[in-house]
Amino acid sequence: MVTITDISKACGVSRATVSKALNGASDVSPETAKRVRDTAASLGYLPNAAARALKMGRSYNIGVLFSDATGGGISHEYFSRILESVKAESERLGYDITFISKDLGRQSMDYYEHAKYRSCDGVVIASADFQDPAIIRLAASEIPTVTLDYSFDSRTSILSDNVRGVETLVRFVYEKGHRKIAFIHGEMTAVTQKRLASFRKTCAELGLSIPPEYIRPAIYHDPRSSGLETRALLALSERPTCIFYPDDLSFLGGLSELEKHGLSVPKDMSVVGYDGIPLSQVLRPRLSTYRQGGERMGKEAARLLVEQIENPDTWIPQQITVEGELLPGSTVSEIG
Amino acid sequence: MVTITDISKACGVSRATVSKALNGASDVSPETAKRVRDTAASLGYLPNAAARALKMGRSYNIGVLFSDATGGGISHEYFSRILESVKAESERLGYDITFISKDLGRQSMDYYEHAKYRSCDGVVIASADFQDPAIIRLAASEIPTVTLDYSFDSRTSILSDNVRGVETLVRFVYEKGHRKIAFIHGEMTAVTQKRLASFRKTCAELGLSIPPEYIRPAIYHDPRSSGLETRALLALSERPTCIFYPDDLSFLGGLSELEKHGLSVPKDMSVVGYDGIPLSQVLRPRLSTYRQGGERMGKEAARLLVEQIENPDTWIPQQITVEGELLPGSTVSEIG
DNA sequence: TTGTATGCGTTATCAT
DNA sequence: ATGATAACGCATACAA
Repeated sequence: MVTITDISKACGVSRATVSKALNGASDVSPETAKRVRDTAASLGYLPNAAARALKMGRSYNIGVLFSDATGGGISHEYFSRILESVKAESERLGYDITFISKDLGRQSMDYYEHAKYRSCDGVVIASADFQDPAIIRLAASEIPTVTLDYSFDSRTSILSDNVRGVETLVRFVYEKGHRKIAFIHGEMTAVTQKRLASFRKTCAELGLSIPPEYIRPAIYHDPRSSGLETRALLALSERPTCIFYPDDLSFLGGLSELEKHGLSVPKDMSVVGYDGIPLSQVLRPRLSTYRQGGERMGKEAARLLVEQIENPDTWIPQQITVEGELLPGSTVSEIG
Repeated sequence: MVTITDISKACGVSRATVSKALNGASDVSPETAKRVRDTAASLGYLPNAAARALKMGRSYNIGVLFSDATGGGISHEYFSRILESVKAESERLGYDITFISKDLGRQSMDYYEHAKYRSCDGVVIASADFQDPAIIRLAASEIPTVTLDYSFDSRTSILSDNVRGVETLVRFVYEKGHRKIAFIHGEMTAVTQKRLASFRKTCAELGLSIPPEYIRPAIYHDPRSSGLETRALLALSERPTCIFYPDDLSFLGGLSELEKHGLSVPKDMSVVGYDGIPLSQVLRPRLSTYRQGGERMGKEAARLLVEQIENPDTWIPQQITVEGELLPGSTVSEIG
């Protein structure tokens, strides 16, 4: 490994001068600076991140927390999209990314400890169970954080506009003539509560009274459970004309159940999804859904986190809401 | 930040002793060891990974390289599954994961330099363009590596059994009576070459002669391109009875094209996919496909990499092939 | 403009 | 069994 000491010897200057030259300090002559840089390059010098972190108390390393509370964090389209864009933006800003988890090896650390152990300059928290004391501890710590889809008091967060998303979808199907709308939702997370509240509120605003049995709990990304709820809806004496699914993937579970009953989409039953994953637009008919702005969310998360890291004292926590967009698709029919 | 110095003061022993006690050295009395450990715990001590890495020349950090050659590395099911299991296994073994990329900030590093800069103890290379000189440099370096789905000479690799996978599928459809089999493949990577060769070989073994126009190039994970090739196949005077798609997602592009022609699957056309992503088994009809052993591949990759890291001199490079499994589904019909 | 000295937190060597 | 000391690679305050 070639170090600044090697360069200093090769150049006949002190290590301090080499360090300065390499970091573009002003108090070093242009000639020596160039000479140092050239020999550094020719020697194949690489700074040592560990040494730098130790000395400066800054690691240029961002922790990413994708807990698998809801099962298989990364592998869900929405989260992998976010991860991808957090990664891209962080790298653009000169930061590396490290996964933060509990239990590293036989050590049992919580998230905060793990982040400290790796001297993460900040952490992006996504896909987490925000009731988990370990998450709360991290978010309440001195480590800069940005949370996705949940906002802790006085902390920075990036929120997908769930309220607007559901409202948009409800109004969309309403305008197509639907009045009997069923809502299958995922586990009761903060996100789910917002979506459900928005559903109820928008329906109320539109003068729709939704019978309680139209609102049904299922599990995100689990086609089976949404299939079962679909079956239950079809068994009602008064069937809905349109079904909201917790997400695009769950819709597929509903679809196969509908087909079993000989119902075709959207002729006999209208449906909408949520997320707008690429798959949804490849299906025929194209799924009517709401595309969350995952890329923008990830990018903003990284941007704000770095800003917070680099300006700790002037930083003002903010909540940014990223709007998505309606993908009209063709799984909602015009009726009555 | 609480350091071993703090502990040494609180305990009235030297820093050296604290270090030994914490690392379970044998030359420290059980009593002191316990006392040190207890005060460490009560003070909330955490080791500093950077200092440790600097001193020991080991970072307990594994680099993961998901270059986006084919576009959006992580976000493809197959790769996110692998990533997830690499992550899980690495953490189990006490290693953290850091993404390796080119161009960190305004610095322009290649992969090797990036890995060095972060003192990665080893690197898992996946989803990469293995012709890229930067990849080749990394794989040829002194840094322990494990590649996925490609094997460099004298290096360790984990291979999905593409040959067997395609052969299994061909024999599967053959036994259902199909003789006119078309093969739409992805970009000409090493993986694709293996699959294509296996297709040709198996067909030959079965005495099938496949006309050249049955073999068509498309793009992985791009339903559109597979849709176009499907259209081309349907335009042939002698249509195939079964179409192989590059992957499960691409099949959807074919499906919509088939539906446009009023053909239904599998009644009028049989199809098979590749990958066995969860989606494929949720669709109706269930897609006939071959499920690659992504989880096992990721787990093995992490395991072998760590083994190699921890036994550098006794290490013998190995190529492990992970078999997948046929998911019969119901998109291949019995014919004549 | 350049160099000297010091310390970041840890582990390893060698005395005691 | 314990401790003093040095060293890992780097950046900085300060002296020259």
